[in-house]
Amino acid sequence: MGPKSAERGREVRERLLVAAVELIAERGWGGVSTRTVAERAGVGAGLVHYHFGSVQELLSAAAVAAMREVGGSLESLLEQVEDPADALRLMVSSLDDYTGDDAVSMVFTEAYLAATRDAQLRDQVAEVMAEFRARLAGWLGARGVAEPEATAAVVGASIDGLVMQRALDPALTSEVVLPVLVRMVQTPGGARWRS
Amino acid sequence: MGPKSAERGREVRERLLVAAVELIAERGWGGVSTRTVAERAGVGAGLVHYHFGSVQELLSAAAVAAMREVGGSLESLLEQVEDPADALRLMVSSLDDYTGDDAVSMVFTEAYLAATRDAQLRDQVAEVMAEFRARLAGWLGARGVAEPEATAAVVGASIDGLVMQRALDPALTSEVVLPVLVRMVQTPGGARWRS
Amino acid sequence: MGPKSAERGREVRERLLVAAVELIAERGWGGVSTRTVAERAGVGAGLVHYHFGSVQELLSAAAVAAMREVGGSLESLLEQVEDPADALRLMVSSLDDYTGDDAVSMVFTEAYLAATRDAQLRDQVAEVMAEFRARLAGWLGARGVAEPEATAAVVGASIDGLVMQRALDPALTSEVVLPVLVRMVQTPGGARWRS
Amino acid sequence: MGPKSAERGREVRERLLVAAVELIAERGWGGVSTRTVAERAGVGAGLVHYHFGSVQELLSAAAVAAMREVGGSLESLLEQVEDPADALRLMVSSLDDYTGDDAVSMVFTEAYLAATRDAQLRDQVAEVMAEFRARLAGWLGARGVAEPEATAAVVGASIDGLVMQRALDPALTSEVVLPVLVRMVQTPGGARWRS
DNA sequence: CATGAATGAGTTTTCATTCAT
DNA sequence: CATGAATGAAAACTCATTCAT
Repeated sequence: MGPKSAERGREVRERLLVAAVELIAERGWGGVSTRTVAERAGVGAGLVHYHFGSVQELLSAAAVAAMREVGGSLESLLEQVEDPADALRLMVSSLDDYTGDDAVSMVFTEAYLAATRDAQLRDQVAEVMAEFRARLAGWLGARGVAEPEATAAVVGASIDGLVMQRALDPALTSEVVLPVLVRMVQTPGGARWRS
Repeated sequence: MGPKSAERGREVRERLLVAAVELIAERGWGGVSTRTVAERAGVGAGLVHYHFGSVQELLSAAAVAAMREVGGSLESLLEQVEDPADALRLMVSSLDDYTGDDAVSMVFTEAYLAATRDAQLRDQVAEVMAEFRARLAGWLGARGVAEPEATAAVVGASIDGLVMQRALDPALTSEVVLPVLVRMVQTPGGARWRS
Repeated sequence: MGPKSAERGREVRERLLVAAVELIAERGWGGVSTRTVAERAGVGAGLVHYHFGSVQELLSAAAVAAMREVGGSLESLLEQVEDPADALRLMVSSLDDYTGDDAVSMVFTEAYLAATRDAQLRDQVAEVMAEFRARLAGWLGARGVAEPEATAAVVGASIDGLVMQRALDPALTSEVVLPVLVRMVQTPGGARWRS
Repeated sequence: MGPKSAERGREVRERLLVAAVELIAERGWGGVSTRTVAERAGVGAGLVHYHFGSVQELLSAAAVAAMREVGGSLESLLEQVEDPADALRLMVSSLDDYTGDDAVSMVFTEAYLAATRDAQLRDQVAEVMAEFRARLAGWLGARGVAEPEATAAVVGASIDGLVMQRALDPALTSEVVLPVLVRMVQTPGGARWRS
């Protein structure tokens, strides 16, 4: 086969992954069917299984890819700020952006639940989370935050929880939430690293 | 038929609600079918629709009832302690208990996601959450915690996020997590309410 | 539910079993699909799985029932004759009858092959065969045939083989085949039971 | 491209035929798919149709080739013995060998059934069988066996039937079966040709 | 109140076959 | 000759829901 063929295959895979992320956010993990995702991607329904073996594998691949992307964006985000409070501000900003288009936020929660029932997905999700935590913990530790590992874990979980609840409660804006979150990255004795 | 029938009906309803909560936790919201839940409850499949109109309504009713129960247990919990740190300790203790049997924890996350796509459920879940927050905020405010409303919201979201991630990461014990969470209920200048 | 309901269910099951036997013979084990068998039985396609769980289970149940019926007819057959040669004659008479309608003959071969790949079916088929052999062996032994167990086994296998090959070769009539088969039930020293 | 290409094509054909025989035995005629057989043969899926036109034609070609090979081996087998009983012994020896690897035995039964629903295959299978019978009949006739044509037919069918049933009943060894089969090649009055 | 048979649309998945490269 | 992407039909199976009893 020629390179054109392979190229087409690659593009179809990509389109399916994008469609999958969109639909996981819109309808939930269990609401994405072969037909739905193929239609959204504009490809034949048979291709889902040709390229990914099963709908579950497509969803897993799509979710993990989306999560990795977010994890990657964290790195550049942390390079742009110095103050932990500013970092938190950037991280929770997704709360205000959320209008239903911010597919990726919802995908995190969906993936957590799906991972609960899929060992392979669990491993991949756990890896992405561990990477995220390690990076954040390093950054926090370098800035004098106490117990950086645990802090990174709780900050991550808190943001996930807030994203999840924000979908149900529009009042949960970053403005409201930030002051409380910031307390987690302040040393007990006061804002020492600020001076 | 007289009271016997009515009594039997009430019991069937109860059995279906219990079975629904168990199955939501085990298989996820979308994994609970009429047959499954009827079998688990030990009743005929037709009764699901007789008593609840639809599977979705059964799941919603079951989830909201479970959430209310947790909310209620919070009240008695707050009456038993005085120190906010102790309150958090009791609240996150569910993390360590979680072994897969703790159906209720998972039901929260499942209900949040389901509520995203079901207006009626959203209202009910929002109500339970608002009640929970108000109660916790009042308690925190009375103990000198700054911004009690926002604090209560973030504490609730954080615990939900931690419960969710704990299912994927056994290392996320309450012991690890508590010291960080406690920072949220301490005033910036120090543990003033302690003195 | 009332008795009418149960009655209807029983009849649907029966119709599906009959349709399955017909179609196994016509199209082969692997050629019977949910739709095909439901249409032939004149019932909704969903009922196949409602009543039998899977197409395979329907086919297995149908085949085993058909085989048992043949086994049962053997008993009455053996009661009607005294001479082993006459018994063989009656048994191989199915060869000449076969025009494509004699579904049951073909079902035996199909079931043997299917049993090769289905442990549960294998057990059931083996049981039917064992019963058949035991009955025939007893009858043969009572009439002085040497090694009645082995003889019964080989006679059974030979008839199966002949039925199978007869579908491909019309010349393989009972008339041609009988004189050779009869040798198997004659004692080496001569036709002692004939005298 | 020159001979290289042609040579490669021949080898691919051969590999597909071998894979087909294996898979017919393992999964049954209807269980062999384009993908399956191409994968087993280690070639691209498109080649099945390039070389054989359809999966059915590949299976037919493979089965007939395998049957011819067995037929050919019979010839050399008959040259090695003089006593019909010894010939039978060698022929049924495949019963004891059968452990699931003896692909060819199963292929016979599968091919018989498939031939029932495929006119072209029926003709080819009938030809192989006729050739086999003629050869065996000649050999038997030369050794004084009565009705050699019919005897050859019944012996062949019996062995097929035994091979088939042996897959379900391990007790059906050649040792058990042989004494009965031998009766078919003995003249009624006794083992005259032995003396 | 309760049962469970029935329906029909929906699901995932498999597959033979075609075809551009 | 060979590849493997693509198609479209059909497969098995599930399910919420209805309804006669």
